[in-house]
Amino acid sequence: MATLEDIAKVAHVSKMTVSRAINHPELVRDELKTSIFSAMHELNYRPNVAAKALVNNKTQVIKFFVLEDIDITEPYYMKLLVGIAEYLAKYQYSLQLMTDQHLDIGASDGYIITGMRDEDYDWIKRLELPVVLFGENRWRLDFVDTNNEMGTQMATRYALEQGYDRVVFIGIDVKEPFEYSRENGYIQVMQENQRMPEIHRFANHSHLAMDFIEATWSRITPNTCFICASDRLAFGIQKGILQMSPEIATDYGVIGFDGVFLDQVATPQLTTVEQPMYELGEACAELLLRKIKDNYYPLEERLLQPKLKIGGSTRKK
Amino acid sequence: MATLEDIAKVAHVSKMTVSRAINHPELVRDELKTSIFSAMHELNYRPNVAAKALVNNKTQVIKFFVLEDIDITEPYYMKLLVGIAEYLAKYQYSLQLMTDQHLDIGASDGYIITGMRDEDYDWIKRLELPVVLFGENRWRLDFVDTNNEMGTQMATRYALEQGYDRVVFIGIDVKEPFEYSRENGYIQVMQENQRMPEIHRFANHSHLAMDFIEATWSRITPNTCFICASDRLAFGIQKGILQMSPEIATDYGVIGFDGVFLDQVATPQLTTVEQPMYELGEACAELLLRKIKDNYYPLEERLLQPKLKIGGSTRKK
DNA sequence: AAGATTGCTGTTACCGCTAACAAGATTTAC
DNA sequence: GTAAATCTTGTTAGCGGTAACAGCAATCTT
Repeated sequence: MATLEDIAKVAHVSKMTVSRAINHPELVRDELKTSIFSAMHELNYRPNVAAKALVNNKTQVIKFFVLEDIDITEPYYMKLLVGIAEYLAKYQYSLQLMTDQHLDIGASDGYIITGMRDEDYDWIKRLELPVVLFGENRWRLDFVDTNNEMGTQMATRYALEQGYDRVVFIGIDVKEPFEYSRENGYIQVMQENQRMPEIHRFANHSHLAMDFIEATWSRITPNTCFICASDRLAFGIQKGILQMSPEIATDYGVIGFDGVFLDQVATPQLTTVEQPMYELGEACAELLLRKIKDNYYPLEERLLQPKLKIGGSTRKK
Repeated sequence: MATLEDIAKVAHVSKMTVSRAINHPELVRDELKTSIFSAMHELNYRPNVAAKALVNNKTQVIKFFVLEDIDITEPYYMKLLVGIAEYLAKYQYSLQLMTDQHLDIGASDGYIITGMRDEDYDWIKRLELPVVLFGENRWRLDFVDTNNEMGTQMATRYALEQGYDRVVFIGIDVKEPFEYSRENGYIQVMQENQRMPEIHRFANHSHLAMDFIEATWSRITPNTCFICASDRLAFGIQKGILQMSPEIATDYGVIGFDGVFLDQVATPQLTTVEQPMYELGEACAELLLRKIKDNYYPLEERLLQPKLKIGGSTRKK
């Protein structure tokens, strides 16, 4: 593998100049830079990450904590992870994935954390390295998330546009900021349109949503659309409705939230608010690397736009 | 952060002796080792991975290639990845996740590859670092996989034990070793029991399996059990049957393969051959690290035992 | 008892890179 | 025209480890 020294010889400069051409190009004459870069290309130079890490007292490693139960959230995080990992790789960072914070062996340059619960705040606030959370939070910690409010706004507006008389929100029964945001988005659009909001909440399990439909079927009038806070709930709602009436696509509507795997498994496929998981991953990584580099941390909250993905669980037109 | 030098001072030896106490303890007097280890404990010593990597001409990075379409396989690989990552972290290795082999920037000490297709053999054989595949293959490359044959044997035996008259195999229409193994397991048990094997194959999409049931329903006698080569197909078979007859649990049976997410989404939950994904991940990592350390590579093929997970898609007793 | 062997520890040099400083050349200031 | 400022490049040292070798005492050979 070519080293700085090798490049230096070919370009007839010292290795320090080569190093500078890479890290502080403004300090090197253009003429030299040209020959240095062509030498680098010729020798297929790849910086030695370990050497760089050693001299900078860094590790070039980022830890990604998944604090939620991985069995339940499996499909959700894979794309996020890919987004994170590919962005990091571009900047010669690699990843350690942790599902249990006590296993915290070895050093890193920063943390990306998802699935944080209230009791995690204690140890997270004590971390001495830059941290980025995936998911809104009430602790004034930097985070990246989907614009949850906008997501349910889009969903609710779409339901109204399709002419559903009654638009009901099926929420997740947790006291988390993301849930409040989703409910808010729904409520806002309902109020803008002088409609009465109607919200029901369940733990995030499809069978609870399904049971709800079956238990209250007599009171569920046709031409109702359910805006759900997750695809999991939407999946249950849809199953319940199909059990009671096969005419879902025309008489009823179901809109989910997430757009990760489950929406495609459903038949018909769910109309859903799709989170840009890959881009969210990239954004987490980008924000974290910036915090590491700048060593100065104004609070940053980044919200990415979701996309309404039309499936067969709502009527067309 | 404490360094070897710090330990050395406290233990009144040279840093070389400390290094030896860690890496070649047989060359150091017990007496010194005791004081060195207690100094290490006292100062909470953690080796500097970058320094070690630099001097050993290693990177302490492993690349994990997912060559299949991540959208489709999302839930499947998450647990595998966790298994890999946590094992690697224990030995101070970190991970780079690649979903596109052309993005191959930066060095590593070895590769774990999954979803390899025939056309990938070309570049994989040219890799100069140790490689472990996840998944059986015909190329004499080291691999780790579930014991696929045993999996369908278990499933087929269970179906016969439950008294199903007719046991049909629904395969994936690909010419891959894992599929042959799964079909073989089924065929073997059928022959042991003097039954005629019956195999149908489809691309791995649930709706194809569902369509098959609907199209051939008149020829599908009650008391039939379907052994499927994936949960995806099993999911489709189940949906098809439910559409035709609500009595699946007593008249029909469906057994899937994978046990990753989809089996739990189905209603009733699928009986399935569960792959030990976490352990498979650990095994991939363990095998690869061993190959890196030993620098000598006898072909190794490691098969882990699957587990039959009983759900509601087969009858009890 | 002298030389050879063994067992254990220390010294040196180096892995590839970069910050800090040194130093020469050129431009600017007055 | 000379001193100071600026621009550009090179030299040195060191990040935290480890291999290779040197050195010395204790033990073994014959």
